[in-house]
Amino acid sequence: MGAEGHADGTVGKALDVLDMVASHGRPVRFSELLTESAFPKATLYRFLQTLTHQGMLAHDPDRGTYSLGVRLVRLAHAAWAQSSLAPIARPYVDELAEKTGETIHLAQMDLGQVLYVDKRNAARPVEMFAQAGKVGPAYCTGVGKAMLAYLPEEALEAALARQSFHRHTEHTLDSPAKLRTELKAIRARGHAFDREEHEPGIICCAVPILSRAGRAIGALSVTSTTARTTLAALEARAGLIKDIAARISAEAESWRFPEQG
Amino acid sequence: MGAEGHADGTVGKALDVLDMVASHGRPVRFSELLTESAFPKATLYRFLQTLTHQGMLAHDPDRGTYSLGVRLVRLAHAAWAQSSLAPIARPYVDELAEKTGETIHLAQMDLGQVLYVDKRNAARPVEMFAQAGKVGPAYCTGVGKAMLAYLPEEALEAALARQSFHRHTEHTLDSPAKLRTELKAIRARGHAFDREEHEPGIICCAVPILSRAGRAIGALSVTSTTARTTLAALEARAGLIKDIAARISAEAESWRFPEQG
DNA sequence: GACAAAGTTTCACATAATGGAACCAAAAGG
DNA sequence: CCTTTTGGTTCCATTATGTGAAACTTTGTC
Repeated sequence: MGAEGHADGTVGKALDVLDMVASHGRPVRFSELLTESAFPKATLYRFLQTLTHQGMLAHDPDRGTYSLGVRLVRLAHAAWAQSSLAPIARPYVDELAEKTGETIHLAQMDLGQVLYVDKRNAARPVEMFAQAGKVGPAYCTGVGKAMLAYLPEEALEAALARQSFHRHTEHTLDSPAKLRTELKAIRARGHAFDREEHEPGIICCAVPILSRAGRAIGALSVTSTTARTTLAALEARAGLIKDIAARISAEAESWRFPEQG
Repeated sequence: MGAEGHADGTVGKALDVLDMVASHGRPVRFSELLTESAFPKATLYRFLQTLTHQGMLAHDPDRGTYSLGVRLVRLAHAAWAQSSLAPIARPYVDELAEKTGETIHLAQMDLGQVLYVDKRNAARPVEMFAQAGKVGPAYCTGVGKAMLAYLPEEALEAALARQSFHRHTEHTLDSPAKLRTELKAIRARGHAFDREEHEPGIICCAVPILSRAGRAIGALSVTSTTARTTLAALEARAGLIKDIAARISAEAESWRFPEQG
């Protein structure tokens, strides 16, 4: 029975339908949606009509399928532009990618989760958005820990409460206590590691992007594999990453708060 | 009043609120939204609450501002990957840009408006996303007319009703009648022109990207200025543009519907 | 031509949205 | 320190809106 949870209000239900379509990753038939949703026929039908009429979904009358609509694409651009760090940081991220030749992640914190807002892949030189936009856990990723380390106590508390502490690998820090110890170490040295805590073989070195007030407004990381490099070699890059992060920070500060003394 | 139009249903209204927040491009205060929306205080407030609770918006309690939320970013990401021509068309657009050396636009139709999903600028070689995402009128742009020309009658009707027919320049087609005549000519020759109809000095040649069923799923255009070239010279490129458009179409078709006979 | 499956419309009913007004908190101003 | 204003949140009677079983219309199948 509805593993989901709280779907209160008409708007909430409509958004659930949207999510359902999105989760398929391809055009879906009405009947497919009907079988997997708890909504009665007519209700589901009306939601699909409304969402289509609103441009959030697109209906292909020939094939009788629904897919995500252009209005969402437009919102995608707005969201991208508004997640402020990405457009500002772009040239700096490019620079870091070029200098290291490794995979770069730019992330922001949202409700205890990590939101990747930009990415440069080592293999495929310029790919984007298709990669960005993903969300991930904070407690077991480099960027996540880097940002958690600079959260004010109250916000940290809230964020920790939202972590699953699922043990992805044998190195995963699987309790708030262990994580807090690690966060202290991160603050001491100014950068965070991912020691195969999320995926085996994947390591990274991450640095927070701090506002003037000392809050983490994002994080930047260089990722690689144990097959190709070592944690020590990645740490050698920490200075460079911090430098780039500082420049992004300065740029962001002047952009977001042009008027100040 | 309310220049907008038909905002039917609760869901539609909520989405309008979403759009409103998105359109600001920065975190917005409740009161700002209140002044520019027609909704009464309590109603607007409830929508904001709902959308925030649903993760479509994020509320910053310190500053008391609303911005786009993670769920939206996730949906937007999916929409970009699934429903936008941009990722599929990218290599072909690159090719066209290189071969022509002119500004290229890739657009899709969004409720009677043109949504630019990718762009290559003649001057600055690789700029993107920041530029893309803009919306423009359909009745006075090359890509817009190219797509309108291949809309089924019913959809065309709806789209025409949404055009302002504002006379941007002396060449603007400023009535549905004139536009319909033009659309017929476009269908006859397979490509559309922008004869300085939107901005003086700006001309373009645009081609629709058609699905197998003959529907316009997007449009592709080469833009230049009267200072640098002529309409005739642009038309000489029509064959090339059509070729590229056909290849994008084929790619899109096979991508969206992998299983078919 | 009969049968089934998928999709669309209807309509009596109840839930859920509505918005004016009251309320609260925190600045501004005297 | 007390008043006023501005910005934000909660109440609650009213009614518009959403609801979903069932009937109906395609469209496809044997």
